Amino acid sequence: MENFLNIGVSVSICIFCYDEEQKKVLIIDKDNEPFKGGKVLPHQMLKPNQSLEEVCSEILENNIGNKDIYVEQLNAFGKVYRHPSGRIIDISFYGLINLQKDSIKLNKENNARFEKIDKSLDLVFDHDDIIDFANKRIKRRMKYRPLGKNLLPLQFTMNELEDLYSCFLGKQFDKRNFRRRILDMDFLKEIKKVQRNTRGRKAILYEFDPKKYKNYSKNGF
Amino acid sequence: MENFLNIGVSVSICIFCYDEEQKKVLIIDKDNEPFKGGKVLPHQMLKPNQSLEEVCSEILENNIGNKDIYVEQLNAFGKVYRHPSGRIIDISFYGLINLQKDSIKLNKENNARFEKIDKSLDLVFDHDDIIDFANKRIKRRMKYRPLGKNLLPLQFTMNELEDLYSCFLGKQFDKRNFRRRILDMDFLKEIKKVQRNTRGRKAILYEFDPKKYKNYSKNGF
DNA sequence: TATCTTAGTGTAAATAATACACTAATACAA
DNA sequence: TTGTATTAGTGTATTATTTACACTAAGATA
Repeated sequence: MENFLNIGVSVSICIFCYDEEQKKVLIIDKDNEPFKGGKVLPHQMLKPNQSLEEVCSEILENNIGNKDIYVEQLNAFGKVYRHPSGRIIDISFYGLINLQKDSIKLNKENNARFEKIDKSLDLVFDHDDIIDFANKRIKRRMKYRPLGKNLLPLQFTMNELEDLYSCFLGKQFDKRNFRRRILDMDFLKEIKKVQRNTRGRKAILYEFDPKKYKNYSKNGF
Repeated sequence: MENFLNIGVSVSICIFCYDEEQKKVLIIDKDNEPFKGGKVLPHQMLKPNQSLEEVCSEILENNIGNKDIYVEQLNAFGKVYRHPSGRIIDISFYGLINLQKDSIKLNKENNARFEKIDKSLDLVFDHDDIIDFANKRIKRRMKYRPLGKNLLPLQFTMNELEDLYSCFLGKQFDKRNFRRRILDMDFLKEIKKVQRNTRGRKAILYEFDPKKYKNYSKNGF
């Protein structure tokens, strides 16, 4: 009789933010063997009485000091030798945050930090694969669901939204066409205020319309 | 110190086929507790030295007598009490088969059979959720990748392909527009032969162009 | 050879996507 | 105060894609 229980389950999260006009992901330094000192995604072993949601909350709390971040499951990574110390299946998630809105306290113990992902990050385990997977998923998702609520401040300009889309999809948009398309999708509301502390003409500020955003986010366009 | 190993991992597969102009999924009867006699998806515990692909092959071999079926991962289902006998995380997959081409030998021991899924199947565990998830995934996937190679015989008519799409997407197509769109996508090749043993005008037979199909299947349209 | 059955075809209209360049508002410096 | 630099905002024509729609063609059989 095999011992089916000789397998561990870990959960890892790609936490993305949009900062300095760049897509960044939360990386920590590993403080124990194996791969001590290596760069990894925040992750943690699942406890037998813990739901996947609960371990995600714990990971978020431990690394960014805020557990109330919406995450979505990506994929189970299960190569037999992906973890050198034994058989560990990793179930990966991704989440999107805004550094201001979400009151983030980065864990200093493990040097939690956001790194931009335009280069090869060289994480240990198969965590580079997980980030690839997450990036592809987000790109595809952006095409039929709205994006930005979790990444941008409450109020933002159309140009900021366009920059975010450019950055996440890795391509340029035509200003006029972008605006038209976004406004046609009808998940923004124009508020009367206007941007401050900038040079040049002041931009109109927008917010996401919570109901419409939520609906499109769930059911797609 | 928690015992992180007190968790089991199972793998389950939604094996779909297209038979009698209907979408069907492989169901088996459970022959042991818990839920003895209940209807379930084929599934199996993952062994510590076994990859996810290997356990999928085993499940396929054990239930349809053919392990060489392409499967794709769906999702990890991990509610704490989803399995009454302990903590089991289920990693689900789906696969598509053709009853003729793939030389299927259904396991009689567990009453393996294909059931159509237009009604509520009432599976035990959370296997109804898994089928829902699989259906949604396939519907979405069909919009940007070709479908049919695994489900149809080698040679088929345009009407058969249209019926398959209608069935899997749950909507009717306009004949002319469907043909044009499919042919524009350019993954079919017209062969000189013509359908036999039918009333009315004989239909042109098509095959999938293996290279093009594979390419679109991987990279989308 | 008439009739039944299923396969196959083209075009016009509507909608969506793209390409493209100037004017408007404000801050700041001269 | 006026000029200049900076960023925001706008409209239209063209092209491509999607949709709607109804008859003819081929073969089988009575």
